[in-house]
Amino acid sequence: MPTKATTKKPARGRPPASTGEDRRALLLDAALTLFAQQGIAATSLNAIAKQAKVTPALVHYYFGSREQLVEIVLSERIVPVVDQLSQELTQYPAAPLQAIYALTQRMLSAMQESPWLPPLWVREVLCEGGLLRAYLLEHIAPGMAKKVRQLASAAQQNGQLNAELDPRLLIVSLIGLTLFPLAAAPIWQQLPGYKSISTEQLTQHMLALLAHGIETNSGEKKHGARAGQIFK
Amino acid sequence: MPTKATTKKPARGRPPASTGEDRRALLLDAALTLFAQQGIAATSLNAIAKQAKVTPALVHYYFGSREQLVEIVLSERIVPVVDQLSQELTQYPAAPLQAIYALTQRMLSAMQESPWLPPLWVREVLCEGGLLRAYLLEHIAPGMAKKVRQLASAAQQNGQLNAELDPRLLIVSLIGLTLFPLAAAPIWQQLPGYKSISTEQLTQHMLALLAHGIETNSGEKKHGARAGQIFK
DNA sequence: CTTGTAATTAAATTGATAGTTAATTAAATT
DNA sequence: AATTTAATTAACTATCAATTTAATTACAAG
Repeated sequence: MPTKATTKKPARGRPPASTGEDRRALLLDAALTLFAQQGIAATSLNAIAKQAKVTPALVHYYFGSREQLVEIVLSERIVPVVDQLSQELTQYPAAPLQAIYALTQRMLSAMQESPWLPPLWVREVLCEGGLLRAYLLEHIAPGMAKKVRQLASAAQQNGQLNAELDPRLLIVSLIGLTLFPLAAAPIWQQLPGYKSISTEQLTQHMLALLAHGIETNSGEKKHGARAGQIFK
Repeated sequence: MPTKATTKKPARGRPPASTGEDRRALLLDAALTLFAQQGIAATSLNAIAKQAKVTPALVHYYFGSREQLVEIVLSERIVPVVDQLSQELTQYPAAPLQAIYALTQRMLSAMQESPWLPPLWVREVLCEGGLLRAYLLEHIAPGMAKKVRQLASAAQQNGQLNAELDPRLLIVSLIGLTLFPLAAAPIWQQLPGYKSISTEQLTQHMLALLAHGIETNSGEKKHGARAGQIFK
């Protein structure tokens, strides 16, 4: 009787050749998902195995060690996406203002394609001790910052860009208006009435804010509130 | 001879009465510092003890258990600050636009007074699994979101506020322009030329962006770039 | 049909670390 | 001098993670 239990236990040895996907890729998927969810350091082989519905031994069998697994996820999955994104983001010359809008839009849409990126970025770049901070600071950030700063300075001299802005801080603002809202989406989506907000709406809102700020763009500045030292 | 070694080993029992500060408070300080640095979950009693230059046993002696220590740091240190801040942030009625500027400024200055807040917020609210997300989502966020949303809606009907903005998303933008840049400061300060940026400069930049956006506020919209669907 | 190889699990091993407890010692208080 | 209080060192225990080994099964090549 107990010889042919077709339903229960997942069979001990090599499984019948059917597994559609590449097993290795599946494991990397599982790892990446958990890395984004819990952070790299806090994700054990056991957890990855469980996520992939596999034993820890198998994960080890495939990658040799946890360390190597991490390296492979980084080099095969994360770095390519980040690199490509940063490359796209720095190749919009054109007119400065358009370049800034394009960068913002591209940023938002890229995150939609790789939903794991915002949380991972928060954990591994924004958080102290994150494993990607050094990489970003060495390979990505300086170029982007410089590019945006130059665009901004140029536009300010043209008189096209709000002269009160600090060209250096513009890149920080841009990330605060794109990457950050997406990383925070799981939070604000839980607020009453926020569930229905689409990425298009988000994009429109952020672009509108970026372009003209919150104040109504009336030519004459009458009694309109002036941003500045209001409270001591 | 071995009876009175005045130099070496750190003496077994109670040390000479010299400890200036309240020992308990010192331990809480150490804990809070590490919580902000590494996250609550990743901070062991051992680490806290080491940070406070004390043995793990002592920490346990004071607080009974790790769990209780965490609770006490939360209730005695973190929650009061967060609560007070949120209270201050929701009590600016006045004119809508001014209220928004005031809120922004207050936010930035409050973070300066409690530098541990931005990193802690990132770890424990923004990151999935953070221990403060639930608290925030229950006690702080709904009120603030509602308040800002109402301000925004009112101002839009007055014609004072940029009509293209989504009143719901304004609070998200505000946090992205205040809390986020401060949390990211350790990163961008490492970029060449960024070290010297003061919080005043940061505040001015963000307020300027918030008020009028990046485009020069020329009454007539001539060839100026229009924010919108530029790239497919 | 046999044999070897690849993929997989179960179980054992090892190592670290964490939280906690116990015993001990010195100062402070009475 | 006796007792209480504060602090330390050291040891205990549990957990858990990474790895290793052995056993099991499927498939492929000869």
